[in-house]
Order: sequence, then C-alpha cells, then structure tokens
Amino acid sequence: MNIGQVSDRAGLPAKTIRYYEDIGLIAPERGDNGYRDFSDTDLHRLVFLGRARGLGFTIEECRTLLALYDDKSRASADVKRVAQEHLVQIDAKIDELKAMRATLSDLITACAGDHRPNCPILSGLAKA
Amino acid sequence: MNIGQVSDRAGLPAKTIRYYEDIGLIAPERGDNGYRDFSDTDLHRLVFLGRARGLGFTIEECRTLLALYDDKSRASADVKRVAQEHLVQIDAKIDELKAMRATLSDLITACAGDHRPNCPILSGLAKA
DNA sequence: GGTTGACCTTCCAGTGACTGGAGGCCCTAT
DNA sequence: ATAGGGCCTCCAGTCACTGGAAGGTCAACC
Repeated sequence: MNIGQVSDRAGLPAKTIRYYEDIGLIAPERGDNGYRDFSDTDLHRLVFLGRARGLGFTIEECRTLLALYDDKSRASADVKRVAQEHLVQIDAKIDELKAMRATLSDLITACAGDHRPNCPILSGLAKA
Repeated sequence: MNIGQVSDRAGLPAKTIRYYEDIGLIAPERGDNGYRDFSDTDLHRLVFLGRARGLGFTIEECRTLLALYDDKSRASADVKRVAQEHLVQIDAKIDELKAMRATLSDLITACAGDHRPNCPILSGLAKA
C-alpha cells in the first residue's frame, strides 16, 4: 500500500505518517522506486496511533502503548496503569479549564458590554 | 526596577518577560548599563498578561486585550466579545476532554488489570 | 512517444509560548 | 581582587506536527 491509501484508511495525513516513521513509531518497507510500502500491520499500528493520539496520549505514551501492544506476554495491569495515569492528567486538565471558565465567566457577567469604556474584565485582569 | 524584582512581583519568569519584550507586548526603558528598567506601568502590564495567560488567552488575544486596556475610550462591548469568544473555546476544549475521558474511562473499566495479557484497552485502540 | 497531472520523495522552515544553556558584562561585598 | 549573583544576548530545543520547495515516478490519454 502506498502512503495515500494508508492515509485514507488510517485517517491520518501523509505528513503525519512520514513523521511517525521519522520518530520510529512505524517502519514500513520500501519499494524499488523508493516509495514506502505499507503492510496491514503498519496500517493497524497507524489506526492504533490515531486513536491513542485522539484520546490525548502523548507520542511517548503511544510508544509505550505500542510496545505493550507488540508484547504478546504483557500484563494488562501494565497497560491499565499507563491509561490510568493519563486519565489523571485529563482530569487535571478538565479541572484547570473549569476553574478558568468560572473566573472568566464571572468577569464576563460583570461586564455591561455596551458602548461605555468601563470594563470589569480589564480591571479584573489588571489587579492581582 | 530590574527584571528580577519585576519577575517576583508579577510572578513571571525573567525569561518570559524578556520574551514578551521581544514580541512587543512591553517596552521597558534601558539604564546606562543596558539593564532593563521597568516602570510601574510595565509591571501592571505584566500582571495583566500573567492573569490573561492564566485564563488561557493566547498571546495574540492578550495583545488585543492590552490594546483595549490602553485605549481609554474603548467600548466594554469590544472587550466582552473577545472574552466571550474565548469562553466558547474553553467550553469546546472541556467538551473534547470530557469525551476523551469517557472513552478512556470505559476502556479502563473493561480492563482487568491483572497479570494476564488480554487487554481491552489495547484492543479498543487497535480497532476502528 | 510525449505530455499531462496525480502521487511520491527529501529537506528545510515555521508554529506557540516559552525554556535551557553558553558565554560574557556588571555590581556589591568582603 | 575576587567571589557571587544578577543581568545581557544569542542560539537551540521543546511538542506534534504542518507547509512548501524542488524534484522523481507512475498511469492514462492523445
């Protein structure tokens, strides 16, 4: 399979796939013309990567997950731990965004939003 | 004021303050020795920046907000609009993270997390 | 056989918002 | 005079791509 086809099937841009090869996440064969020749296994790895990235795993976490994916004798506990650590990160991020949202929402509510210059949003940002 | 003092008071690293000068968000004076000499106004702008960044505004949004802050005849509606657009972005981000969290949480729940290799997390990531 | 035009290749540079480090000047205290 | 800390600039690196230039390859059509 050429990169275009694998890009369509995996739902990842060709650029991204080349990048993943660069950083050693996949290692497709090469044809005589120098074109990458992707196997079904390569495609599966790319789908895996696309989904893991979509869940917010970092590239390094993906590398770990792929290694576990390849290791047929891994313990599911190892995978679960990685996933749980990531879940904690997501929760932290959500909490952070909620706090931001609350503060910003308060400022917005306090602002008349009319033609006058007086603005609690700007004064709220200015003072410590 | 030297950069160290302003860094302490604004709660921003000196590196970040230099960076903000580089990209034109502040323009402190210079002393004879070449050291930056920050005024109270510079400090206030840095505090403003720190808080706006803390609320997740991008640098370009901060630039806009600072311009409105400087413009004593701005309409509060202009500020409110910028803030509301940002609030929408925050909400979108929260929704995205919640969706990730839900999917990941389901996968984690389905995983026994023991010594056996079978793992619904990995299989969930592998299939489209 | 020539010519499109789509597809593939590599390499370099840019994104956002910093952060780290090297190498060197300046200031104060001992 | 020397030790230290603070300040300066400039360059490179981060993360995960993304865009673009310059050029090779392939299949189809005339």
